[in-house]
Amino acid sequence: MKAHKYPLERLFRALADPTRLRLINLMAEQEICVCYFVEVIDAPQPKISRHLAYLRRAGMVATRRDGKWMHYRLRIPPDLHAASILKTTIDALRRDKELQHDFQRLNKACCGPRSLVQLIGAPVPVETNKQSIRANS
Amino acid sequence: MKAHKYPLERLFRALADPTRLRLINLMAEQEICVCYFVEVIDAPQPKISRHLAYLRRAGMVATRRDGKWMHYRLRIPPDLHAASILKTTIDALRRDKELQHDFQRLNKACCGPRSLVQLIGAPVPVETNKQSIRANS
DNA sequence: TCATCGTATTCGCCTAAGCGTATATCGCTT
DNA sequence: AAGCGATATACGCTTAGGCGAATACGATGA
Repeated sequence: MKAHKYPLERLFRALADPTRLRLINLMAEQEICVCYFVEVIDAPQPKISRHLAYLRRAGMVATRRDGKWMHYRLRIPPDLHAASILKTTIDALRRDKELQHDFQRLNKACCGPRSLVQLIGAPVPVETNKQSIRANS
Repeated sequence: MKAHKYPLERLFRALADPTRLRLINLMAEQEICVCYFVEVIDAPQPKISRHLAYLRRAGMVATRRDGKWMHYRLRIPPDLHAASILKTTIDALRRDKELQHDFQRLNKACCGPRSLVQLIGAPVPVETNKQSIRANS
């Protein structure tokens, strides 16, 4: 990742990709396992991992290893303006039809109240993001 | 400009460049003539014009011709979330040392209360942005 | 230790978009 | 119309970063 002249530039670059916006939308409420990203977004696994790695290098996500599984969660940016921008972004994403659909697929795949099917053996997400990105409204 | 999957993506791409952030910072309060951008940012004029053209294609600025001079002003995005993000961005930019320095140079070059020198013949900016980006706090 | 599963990285290719340089366009003035 | 100043665009080059395919890595369990 290039060294950026202004801190906001790094944030905007991280947000300037449709796949990463979908990932961020899915992580808004809770940490999510990579296997669910692959399931919900229905993209090749290396593509998902590469975008998650980009977000990690940009400091926007934290990870937690759980055996073979890797969980990603959003990090609240320390800068107040950046945090505000991220929060507004997530609010906007939630109004998008297709991204709502992603959420429904996430629920069906694993963990929501409407969960019907479940990936065999995959870990159910837990709320470890002590300060949820959506909690400080 | 590529067709983007989500409207926010276009906004973030437009904001993901240091020169464009400087331009936006300078336009925050009032419309600005291209010649002042060149003067303040101290970059080759084609570079300035190319970035302004990018912002125009992204729908983020409007233009006004005044004889030989072209004035650019920020447009408030119609989407409320996008408008909020832009406003927060501008607030953040105003806290940056170097961008404050840009503002001081703008004042010295043409139009501020501390204006000492003035480019010969160049038009003084006027507040034509009916809804200033900073007015709706 | 070896196989397997989940995840990460590498490789080669391709496109968006940045840059400086040169040139075109546009409006004004004479 | 010709010339000039202000701005915009075209050209060629370079780089960041997206992609699919292949492969490497790391943890678990046999």
